[in-house]
Amino acid sequence: MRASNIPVSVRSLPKLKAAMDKLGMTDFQKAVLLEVRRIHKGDTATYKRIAERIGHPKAYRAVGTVLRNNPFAPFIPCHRVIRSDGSIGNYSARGGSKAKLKLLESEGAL
DNA sequence: CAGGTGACATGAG
DNA sequence: ACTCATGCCACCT
Repeated sequence: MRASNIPVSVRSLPKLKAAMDKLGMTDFQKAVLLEVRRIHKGDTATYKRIAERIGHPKAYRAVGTVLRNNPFAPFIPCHRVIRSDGSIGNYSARGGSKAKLKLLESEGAL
């Protein structure tokens, strides 16, 4: 069973971690999601920044790979992660990058 | 074990 | 400012 195909709803951190383990996620995947979860409303971070913060400074591309299959949307605010050059980046959830932009605007991140 | 893939980054043209 | 090529990394098949 692949972790990427199981949508899960979790509100507390302990439950979130438990769910991650249950899904058999790697340490890297868990680290990425937990880091993204820390981004405050109205704020944004870059893929590169996330990679650096979890101790894999060159794995920024892999960060995108993890978010692409984010099983915890919208509990993990992955829409707050944008590209280093300031462009919006992609968004796999319904509505695509367009919806991503709208979310950021509604949160006051722009 | 050997390719292939992609919500990226960066530099060159 | 825009496009293209190359480098990177973790994960999948």
